[in-house]
Amino acid sequence: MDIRRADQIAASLEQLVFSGEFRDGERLDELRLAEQFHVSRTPIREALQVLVTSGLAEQVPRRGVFIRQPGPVELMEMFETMAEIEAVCGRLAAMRITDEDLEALTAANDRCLQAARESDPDGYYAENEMFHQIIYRAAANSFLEKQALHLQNRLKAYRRIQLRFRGRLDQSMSEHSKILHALKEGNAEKAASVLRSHVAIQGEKFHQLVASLKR
Amino acid sequence: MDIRRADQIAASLEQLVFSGEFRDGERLDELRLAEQFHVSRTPIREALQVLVTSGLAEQVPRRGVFIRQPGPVELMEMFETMAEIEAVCGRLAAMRITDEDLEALTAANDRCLQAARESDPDGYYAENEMFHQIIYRAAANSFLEKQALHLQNRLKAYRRIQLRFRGRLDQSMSEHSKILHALKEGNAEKAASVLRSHVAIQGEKFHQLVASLKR
DNA sequence: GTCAACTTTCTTGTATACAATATTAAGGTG
DNA sequence: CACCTTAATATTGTATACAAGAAAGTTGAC
Repeated sequence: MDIRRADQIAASLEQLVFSGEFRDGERLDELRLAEQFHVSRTPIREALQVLVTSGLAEQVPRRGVFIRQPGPVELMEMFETMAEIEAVCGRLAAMRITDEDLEALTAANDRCLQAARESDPDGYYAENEMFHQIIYRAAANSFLEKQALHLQNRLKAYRRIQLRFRGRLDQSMSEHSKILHALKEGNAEKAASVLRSHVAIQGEKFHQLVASLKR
Repeated sequence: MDIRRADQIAASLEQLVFSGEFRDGERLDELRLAEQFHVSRTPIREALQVLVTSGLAEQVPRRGVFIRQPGPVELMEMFETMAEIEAVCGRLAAMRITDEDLEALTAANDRCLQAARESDPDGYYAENEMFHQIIYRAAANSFLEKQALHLQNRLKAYRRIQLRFRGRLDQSMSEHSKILHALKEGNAEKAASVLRSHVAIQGEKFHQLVASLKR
């Protein structure tokens, strides 16, 4: 029940940025956006502030706000950070996970397996996301969980790409099994290291893809 | 050279929130702030958006924005997250730190020692901050570094308190030595675990203090 | 044709005006 | 006196108006 038009616009813009609708360095013209959303500049400007604050765009005084799509280096850094955060979540989850979450995790993993068997990348993608989110939750630190969710969302578009690699689905599934196993037996360090490499490998795959496209 | 009044106001408000000038749940009256800063409501509103986006305040549509000071639980979660992030920085830094940074770190540690000898908590506080920031930088991941700096800043006010504990300065110094040593010999896991407990203990000290104040 | 100074136009930043909703006060009813 | 209804007031959200700086276009000298 959002009455604030500005917030809706901010959410829309955020999605557009995530989906790569805007080029890097592109200026977000207030007037253009205003007529595009059928509002005045005021709510547009408030929405732009949100983008800038969350790091999706950059603001140059008296010049405007510009989209800041992460380059290859920053993306790799983000993937590495995600990997480390997931490792942390895994470490904490191994010590704190409840039976309910362990059950939910098993169920999510089964649905992943199902999607993988049906060679359904989209389905796998969705269920995989859930699998990881359960781990964030199981770390029992809502502040950390929020950070993890935020970064997961930020990397969404890039994570999706690497799933297309041949054999990646099966590999990912076998990693999931190891994660689940480590969490079940409460092996914190094992859970951390497996999760770390599980996510880090996504970054590497993505890197490979980017490199291959440059030729 | 910031021409935008709104940004300056946002920074000011942020500092006021960090320093605990506002009570939890307090409403930030736009009109009051406007005359306080001698501007119209427009830049105030943009500044408030920044606060809301960075999680320092909450916005209820048609009601206003309210300060959201973290409670004991959230603070503990933030300290734990900080501890884990520092551990990650330490782990990466152990593998990547340059000779220059190792030197800078040693120097910063010496200045900490100096301040500790002179029983100068404020000096120690400042140098200690620098010590940790060098580690963030040495992790060679600017995205992660930014996150670490942000959280460090957010916890500033709370970290300061626990330094008053008797004997904490000496204890902190001996922890620093261990950290430095682990980084020097490139022992990633050691660096991570020492840093983790070094920061985590701050959370615990803070917790003790809060608990003692409640009586 | 190139470059520089100037002028025009465009765009952002801030102030003010208006609209819509929430809060508070007042008044009436049982 | 409590409670509901309703009017007054205050506050947020959005639109518009104005000010100031940046970008673009023009003119003229060489």
